[in-house]
Amino acid sequence: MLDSWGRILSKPQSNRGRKGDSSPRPRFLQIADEIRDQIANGALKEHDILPSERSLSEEHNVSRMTGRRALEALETEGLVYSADRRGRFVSPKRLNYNISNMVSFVSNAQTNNVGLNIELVDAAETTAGNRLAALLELEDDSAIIAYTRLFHTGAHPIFIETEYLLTERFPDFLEHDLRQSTTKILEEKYGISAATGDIVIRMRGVHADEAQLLNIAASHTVIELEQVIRDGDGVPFCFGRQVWRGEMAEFSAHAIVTGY
Amino acid sequence: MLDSWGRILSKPQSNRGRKGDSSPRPRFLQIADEIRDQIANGALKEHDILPSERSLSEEHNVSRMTGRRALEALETEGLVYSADRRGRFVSPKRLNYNISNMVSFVSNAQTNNVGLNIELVDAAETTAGNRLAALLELEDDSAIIAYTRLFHTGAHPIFIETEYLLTERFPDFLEHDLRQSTTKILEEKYGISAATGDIVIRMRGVHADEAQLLNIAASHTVIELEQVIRDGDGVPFCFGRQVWRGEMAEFSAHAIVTGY
DNA sequence: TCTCTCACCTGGTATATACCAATATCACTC
DNA sequence: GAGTGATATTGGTATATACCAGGTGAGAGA
Repeated sequence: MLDSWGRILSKPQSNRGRKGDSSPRPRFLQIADEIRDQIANGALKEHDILPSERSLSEEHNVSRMTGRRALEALETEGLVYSADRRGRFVSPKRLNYNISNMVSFVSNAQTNNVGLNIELVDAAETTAGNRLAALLELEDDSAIIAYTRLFHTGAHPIFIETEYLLTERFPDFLEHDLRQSTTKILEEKYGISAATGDIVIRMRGVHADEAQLLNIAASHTVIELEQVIRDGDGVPFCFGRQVWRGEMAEFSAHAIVTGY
Repeated sequence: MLDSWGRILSKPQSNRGRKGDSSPRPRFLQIADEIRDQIANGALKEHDILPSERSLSEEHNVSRMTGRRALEALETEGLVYSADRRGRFVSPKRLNYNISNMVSFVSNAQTNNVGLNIELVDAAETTAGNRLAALLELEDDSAIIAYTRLFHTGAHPIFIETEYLLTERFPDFLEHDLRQSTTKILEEKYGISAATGDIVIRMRGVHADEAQLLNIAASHTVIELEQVIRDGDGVPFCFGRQVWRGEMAEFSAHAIVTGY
């Protein structure tokens, strides 16, 4: 079941555990179910604060650790986020990233009134390692521009993007304001636009530095989207990696069967 | 610090209450790191058994709960899977699902020697609910064929697929052996093949029934892939939902920019 | 009115313990 | 040799406790 914002809420709540035998649903999952319902029926709204671990455990007459497990379950599901030592809150609705048309996500999101802000985290000139050189079809140690940006709505981080460009092809790229669509910069300043892209999406554990930027626990998972972007001649000119808070990501694509 | 153009002048400090980096890495993460290294350098291979919670805690002189947290961290990352009360094991490599060409994943995987097996979990005739009717552009309560299959390699579940077909268009569909590519059945028996598809990918918490089939804990996350498949006239004839063990999923796509 | 302090809240980490249920092993019996 | 049953081991759940460090907000003092 989806709520009116497209969040996924429903979880079947049979009071039975594995394999249909008589083991009851664990206490911590029952409590998590209860809270999930409150989010589903609107009693708890986006960014509303949840009961604390201690108060939750008193309400339900369980130990703090059991209440904690309930909240942690909701957190790994992505329905709830934790703000270090302030409390836990209801997660906002997802964004949607259309990977088919490859129109700049930034300009898309901004026109859709999502209110997506960009913060430049890092920018530097380096050289291409093995993998990057292979992806961009370059010699090893080619000069590369790399920059990392954090996309967020207000105080809520959504994803990190790191992009790699060939220095030779985009001189003085870092002089531009990177808190905007780089697609736009590439088009307007360098006359280059994307024609095709090869995209990979996977789920993986978050790295420590990413966890810090995304404000999530070090043991959580993220969704990684990597893409090689090519110009009209099929020459790759950009490699990008997005690391999303899992619960915030939703990718859509329109596929056309060509091989028949 | 940024200048007015958003360029980096110095490494930004953590604003907005991000998790600080002054505190030492927690013990349970250190232990998890150690095991992660052993998997990375090949000391632990696919489906190898990991140390038990108790032996791990003795080795490292920590309590069982701390050893447990280390193993759970690896589990939520997907690096490790747990077989109820038998132990924890190293997860196998991912599969790759190419969503662009929409060539049947089944025949693909089988020709690639992945050894993917199909188990029919459920098959029935029902009627379309609100959402399904909207997706397939049908009247509510249209007669629908629904079947659910579990895809696995040996004893290792990979994903669940549920597909919905309009009964009227595919009479006697359930008479066929569904432990094969349904794309093939649709083509060979009914002369219908996919021309376009609309695909959505997201991460979400697993439902209890799915958790049982996929053999994962009820508080884990999965990757959901939903697709509406259309024929050459643009008429939708199939809705499918795949629910993947997160660590097993990898989706790739080739995108072509059309709108310029 | 403004600023600073401090008490109290929060989640994060960690230990120790207990019991349960599913599984694996192996000796034993028929 | 095939089944049986005790036993050890495993993960799953749950409680109780403790301390830490960051965040919050009320109240004291300027």
